[in-house]
Amino acid sequence: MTAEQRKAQVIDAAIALFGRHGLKGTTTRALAEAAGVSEATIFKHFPTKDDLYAAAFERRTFVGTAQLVTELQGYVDRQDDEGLLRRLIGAILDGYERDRDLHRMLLYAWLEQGPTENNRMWNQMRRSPLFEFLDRYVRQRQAEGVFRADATGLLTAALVALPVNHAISTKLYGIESEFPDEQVIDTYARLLLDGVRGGMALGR
Amino acid sequence: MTAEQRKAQVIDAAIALFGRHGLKGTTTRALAEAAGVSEATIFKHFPTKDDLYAAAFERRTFVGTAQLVTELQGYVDRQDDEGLLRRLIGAILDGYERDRDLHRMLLYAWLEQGPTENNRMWNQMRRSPLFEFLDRYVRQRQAEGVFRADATGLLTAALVALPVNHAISTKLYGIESEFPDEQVIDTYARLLLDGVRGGMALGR
DNA sequence: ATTATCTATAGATCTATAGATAATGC
DNA sequence: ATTATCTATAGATCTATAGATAATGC
Repeated sequence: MTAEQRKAQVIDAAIALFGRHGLKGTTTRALAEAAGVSEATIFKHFPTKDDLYAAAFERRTFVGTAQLVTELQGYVDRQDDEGLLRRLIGAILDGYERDRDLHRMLLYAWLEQGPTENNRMWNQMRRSPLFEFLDRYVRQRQAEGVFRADATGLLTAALVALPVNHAISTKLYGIESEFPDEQVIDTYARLLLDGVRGGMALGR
Repeated sequence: MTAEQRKAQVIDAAIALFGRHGLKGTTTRALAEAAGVSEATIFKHFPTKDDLYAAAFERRTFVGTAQLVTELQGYVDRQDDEGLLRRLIGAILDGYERDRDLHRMLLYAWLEQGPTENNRMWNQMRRSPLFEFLDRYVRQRQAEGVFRADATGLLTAALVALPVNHAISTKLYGIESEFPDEQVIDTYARLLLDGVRGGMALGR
C-alpha cells in the first residue's frame, strides 16, 4: 500500500474518531486500532497527533455542493424562491445525516480552537461556493424589493441557521424529533420565506 | 472553609475549565490550580473527575429566567408580539455573553454525551419555565389564528434557534460580527414575527 | 536498495490514593 | 477529636521514538 493510500485510510478513521470524541478525547491507540495499523505507522505518516488532526481537517470535503449550487441556480432562473429554500433546507438536513462524523468534527473544532482560528475558518466558509451563491441570491432579491432591506449577512445566516440548528439536534446530538424531515422542510421553507420577504410582501 | 463552600468554589473553577476545554481536555491538575487547592482536595470532595463534572453540570443555573418569563408575560398581556420577541432575543444574546463558560460547557456536553443522555437533557430543557412559557404562548397565538398553523414545536424552535445560533457564533466561538446586537434584535424579531405569522398575516 | 510496517519501550502526563500535617470546635 | 488539606507517589495511560522485520521495485 502506497503512502498516500495509507494516509487517506488513516484520515478516514481519524475523522470518525475525532468527530465522535474530539481531539483530546481521541487517543493514538484508538486511532491505530480504527485504522487497522500500529501507532508507529500513524506517527510515521503524521509526526504528531495534531498534524493528523490538521490533515483530517484539511481533507474535509462536503460532497455535492457544486451540484447543489447548480440546482439552486435553476430555482433562481425559474423565480421559485420557495423551491430554492426547500432544496436548500433538504440538502442541509441530508448533508448532516450523510456526513455525521465530519460535521461533529467541525462542531468540536469550533469549541476546541481559539477565536483567531475560528475567524479564519468562518471567513473560509463564507468564501465557499454555496455561501457566495446564497449571498448573491439574497442581495439580488433585496435589490428587486422582494426580500426585506435588512443586512444581507443576517438574512443569509437566518436561512442557514434554522435547518442547521435542527440538523445538529437530530442528526448529531441524536435528539429524537417528532417531525419528519419533510415536515421540517415544509414549515421552515415557508416560515423563512415569509420572514425574509417581510410582512408587507403581499401588499407590494 | 466548610466543605460546601469549598465544593462550590471548585465547581465554579470547574465550569470555567470544562467550558473552555471540555471534559477530556481539562486535567485535574488544571482544575486544582484554577481552584487554588491541591488535587487531593478535589478528589476528597469529588471521588472522580466525572463526579465533579456531573456536579458542575447539576449546579448550572441560568440566572434571571424566572424574571424573564414574568417580563415576557407582560408583553403577552399587552398583545405586543414584536416586543416579546425583541426581549426574548435580547435575553438570549445577553445570557450567552454573561454565562459564556456555562454555555460552552453545555455545547461540549451535547457532543461528549451520547444520544440517551442528550434526550434526557433535552426533555429537561423543554420542561423549563422559559420553554413551557414559549410553548404556551405560541400555541395560544396559533389558536387565535395569528401564528401559522404548523407544528408548535417547530415554531418555538425557530424563535430560539435564530438568536441562539448568532449568540454561539459571536459570543462562544468568538466570530467577529459586523452587526451590533441591537441590529440583530431588530432584524430577527421582525423576520421571525413575519415568519411565524405567515405571509397572509395582513390579509386576516 | 528502498519503502512501509511492526514490536517494544521511553518518558511524560494523568487520575486517584495513602498517610502525614494543619486547622477547627468542643 | 474531628475535619480539611497537603505532600508524595502509585499505577495507568498517552504520545512519540528506536531499532528490527517484512514487503516492494529495480
